[in-house]
Amino acid sequence: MNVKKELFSPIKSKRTFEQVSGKIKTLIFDGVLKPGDRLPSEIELARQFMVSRQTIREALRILELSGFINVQKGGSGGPLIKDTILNTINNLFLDAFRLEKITAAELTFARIEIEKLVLYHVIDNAEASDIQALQQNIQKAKLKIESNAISADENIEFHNLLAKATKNPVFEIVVGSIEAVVRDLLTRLTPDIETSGDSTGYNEGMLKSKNAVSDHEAILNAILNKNREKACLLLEQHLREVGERLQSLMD
Amino acid sequence: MNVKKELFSPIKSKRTFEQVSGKIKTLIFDGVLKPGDRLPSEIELARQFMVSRQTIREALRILELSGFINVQKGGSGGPLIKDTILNTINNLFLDAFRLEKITAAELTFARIEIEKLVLYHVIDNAEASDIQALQQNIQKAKLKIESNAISADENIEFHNLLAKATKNPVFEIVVGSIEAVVRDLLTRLTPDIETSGDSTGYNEGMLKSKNAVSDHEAILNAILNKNREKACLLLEQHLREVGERLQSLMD
DNA sequence: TCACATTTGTCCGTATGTATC
DNA sequence: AGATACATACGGACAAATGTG
Repeated sequence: MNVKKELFSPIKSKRTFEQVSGKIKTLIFDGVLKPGDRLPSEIELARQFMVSRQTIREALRILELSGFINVQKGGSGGPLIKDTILNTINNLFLDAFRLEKITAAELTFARIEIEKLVLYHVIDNAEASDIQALQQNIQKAKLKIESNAISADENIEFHNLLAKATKNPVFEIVVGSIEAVVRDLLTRLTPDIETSGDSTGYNEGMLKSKNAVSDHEAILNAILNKNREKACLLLEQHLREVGERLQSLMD
Repeated sequence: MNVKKELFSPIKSKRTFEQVSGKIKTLIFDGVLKPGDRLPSEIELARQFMVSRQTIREALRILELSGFINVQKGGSGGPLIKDTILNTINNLFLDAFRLEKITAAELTFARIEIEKLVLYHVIDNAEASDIQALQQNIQKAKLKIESNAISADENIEFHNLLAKATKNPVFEIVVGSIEAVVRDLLTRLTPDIETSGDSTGYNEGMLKSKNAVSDHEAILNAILNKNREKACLLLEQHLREVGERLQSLMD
């Protein structure tokens, strides 16, 4: 154990690329760099930071994975500040769920409990715009189903919109992460049946998708009637069915 | 809108470093690479994957930030497979909380609701080992306080242990993320008073720390008595106080 | 439509600091 | 203390992609 390291602060604390990514991150936090802004090219960044291009690239990888920037190739391309980093969190959640070997049952159980909690606060805090967004979501899903398509994205989005209607961003993040896992499991496990444009009748996914939409509609109605108990019951029933589907798919 | 891109899968899917990091990630998911295993050096990886070192380095940056590996310098160093990626998630959560400008009140509110939920399932599902871990946590915190130190880490850990006692890893992840934000806020906002070894009496942090420990003890007792209502009430009161402290520190 | 400039993606070679044996 | 192994960082170069005129 080195005394110098213990008592005195590290002279060269972080690796260069970490300093670079940290600096840029700070600029974003402080609002100096805003979503939509474009960073200078790698070469220009290297010149300004007085480091090599390799170092800049490693810093950009960090920012990219953290969800702060997108990188576009070609003329007038370059690193672009993104508007949200939530999607990135969801991706990491996915990794964690796979690594921690979480079962469908555990996921469903927690999902039910947390979304019931969310539902409570939706009834209290939802604004007109939230209700409208939920209604639009259901309409969009219905349209998809009428045109013989699966409304998987819309069905997931419904739950995210619910969380948003709590008016508490923490719930948004938590639910968003869980929904991302559900979406991932569904898309990975559902066999894609090549029936686009083909009307050879319903398949399993279509039927489930349709049921989900009507479930959502019933839940929304219960919310509008401020009927907590009914809304909770419907939600639990709905999520339980989805959970059973997940379970069966994972066999 | 390019038809080729819409209908058919991408021919050249990903950048090389993404393919490399993806490949290694898969090996970890599949259990071929286990925690504690050491990856070959950058040069060796470059040779085996038949790519350049820069490409390998960018892949390693991704794996490092995703929490899959640690990188050690020096002889017989190299990339080391880590045992958990949860800490990384927490770091990204931190970014999100800062970026989304979440208030102390919103954080506290959600924390109370979610931890109350957790508490419910702790009473149902906690095993003897969980109870023991909670008791040890409290003892450790008491010892720290007796020796005039702040038990900040232990106090945060108490809540993580509660989540663990639900026996549902989803709750663990969710609570762990929230606690990481709380810890970050507390450590960043609390002025470090240089009184190590100095017994010039209590300061604000010490007092709060001590109160927290006795709160935790009371909560644990209520859990042992299977007294749901009391446990919930105590927890809510405790978290509300912490929340007020956060609020006052953020001014 | 087509050539051009810009920018990322990738490779190679080299030098340096640092931790381990 | 010296040798070794490794990550870190630099510079130059070319290919590929993409927007622009």
